[in-house]
Amino acid sequence: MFPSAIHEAVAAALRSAAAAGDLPDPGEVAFVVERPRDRSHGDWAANAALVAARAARRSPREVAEAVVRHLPPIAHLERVEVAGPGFINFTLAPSWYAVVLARAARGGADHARAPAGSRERVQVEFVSSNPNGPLHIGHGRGGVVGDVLSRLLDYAGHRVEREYYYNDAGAQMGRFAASLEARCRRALGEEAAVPEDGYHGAYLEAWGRELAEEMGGTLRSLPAAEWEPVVLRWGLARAMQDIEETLALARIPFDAWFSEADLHRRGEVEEAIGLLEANGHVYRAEGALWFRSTDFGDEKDRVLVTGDGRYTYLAPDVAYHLDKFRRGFDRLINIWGADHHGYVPRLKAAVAALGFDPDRLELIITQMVNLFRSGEPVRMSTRAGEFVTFRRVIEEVGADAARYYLVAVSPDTTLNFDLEEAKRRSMENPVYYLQYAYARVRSLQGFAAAQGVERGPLEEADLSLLRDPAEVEVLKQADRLGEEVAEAAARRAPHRIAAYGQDFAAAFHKFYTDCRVVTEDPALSRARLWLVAAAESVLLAVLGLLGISAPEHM
RNA sequence: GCCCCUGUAGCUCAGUGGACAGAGCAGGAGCCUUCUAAGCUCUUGGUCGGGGGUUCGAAUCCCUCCGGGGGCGCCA
Repeated sequence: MFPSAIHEAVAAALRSAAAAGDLPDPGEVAFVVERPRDRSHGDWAANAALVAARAARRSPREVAEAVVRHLPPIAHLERVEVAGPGFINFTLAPSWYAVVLARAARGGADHARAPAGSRERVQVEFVSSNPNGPLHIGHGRGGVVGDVLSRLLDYAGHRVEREYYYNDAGAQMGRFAASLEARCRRALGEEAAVPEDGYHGAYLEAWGRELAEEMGGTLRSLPAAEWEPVVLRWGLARAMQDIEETLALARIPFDAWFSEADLHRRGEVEEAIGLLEANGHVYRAEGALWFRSTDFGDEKDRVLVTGDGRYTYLAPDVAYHLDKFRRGFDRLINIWGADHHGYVPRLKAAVAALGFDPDRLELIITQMVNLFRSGEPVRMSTRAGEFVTFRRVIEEVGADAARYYLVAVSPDTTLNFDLEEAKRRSMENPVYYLQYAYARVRSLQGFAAAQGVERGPLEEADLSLLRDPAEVEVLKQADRLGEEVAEAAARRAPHRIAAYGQDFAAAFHKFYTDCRVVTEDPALSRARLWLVAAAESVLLAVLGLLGISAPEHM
């Protein structure tokens, strides 16, 4: 509400200053109203005068002063001043913070939520690991980023659907089955070598033993050639079970699970290629069928169907994205690991070739995760299949800390994740700092109740007693929640909400230290309990958006 | 060689066009007979990788060079 009210008033002031001849008409001025970095510059600042100065042929400060002279009244505004090179700074009155408190305290965790479905219909596709092994920490990062982003988009008023796409068809699955079969045969006492191009992870040995135990009898009665479908089906189910359990442990839910094999069964891959062909974007060369992706900015054309008649991975992906667009989403967001970034131009090209606006497909690339233990790198080799699984990380450090560390930094930044640091129950751990703020809220409320102190109806509370700087700061920070969510969602930057959580928690801890809530003064105690209720709402909202638990006690 | 990410305080990272560049940790000095000290206060510390440019204004945009990571298959 506030920045837009100020923006409107400043724009009006520019017009009336021009109309009154107080200032040459600068025409339309594209200026912004934002929170100044420096607190002493007030709560909001408009750069209108700096932007308009050239067109108005006056110095920025002269323009700013003219604007202030013609500024219409704005509710809850205490002070307006011209400062620095020509900023117009606005300071809010305490009455505004009473509004903020009431809204937060009454509205609970959803008090800053945008109206449901007021924005776009968005699909977020993430994790989408192939069902041939456990999730690793990189998948975990994509999972948490996708999950928190989904929660943010939802809170910001979008209709969000979360989808997991799994490649349960194709050559990779064949290699997986062959590797698993070899492990199983060995477990059954046979001689069998894991294929050179197969999977060599330690987990496969365990799965091979499991398979031998569960299905050994059945398998032994089958001719060697008939093992594969049985092994494949079992392996797929085993992998998916592991993936689903891990995601559940990490509190990452999905609305839809989409199978590549289903695409093939429904003939959608053929259909998609037919559509590209009909649009004239396909040609045959060197025995293969090519997509002329260079027409859409890709650096080289890409094969859709190989010389021996098999689909490349691109073909089903084209079909999959056609399917997505046909489901009517306004926007598709895919979250991929850094190792897939080179694939972006060809998929965008395919979307364009199918006749859709490629800007409706957004790719978020999460950079790598490096694992450390007390500063020492944890050696991992994906090739040898020796990696710390996401599940083990969650089991070791807990879902709360794992989630926080994985989402707290920008997706663009390589993430250094230290297991020992994440586990530490100390000041080095921002997870506990945030959760501790909530535990203090609950503790305060419990103590007040035990003392027989009640906050009473909000209408009867004297909020003007909340004059301590620490009290005002809590409400100022509370006021930011809606903006921060909107910004984090719009910029696809989930780490911002973690940073906001730290800011809010800091304001609350300071309040806790400076202001005693349960006091000899009943009116002051009631007002402060209402402030605590507002803080409770904000903390529940932030913890909920991060998918981190809200502990009653620490 | 080409493409993507990145280079900000000793460390881990925010900040991507605004006013003297921020936080946490680490280092130094304080605050618990009082609602949880997993907290609070003060303090030390930075040529925002280097150099050009655009702009009233650049950590932020453009060019270039240097360092780190990742990707460049008819593999996914």
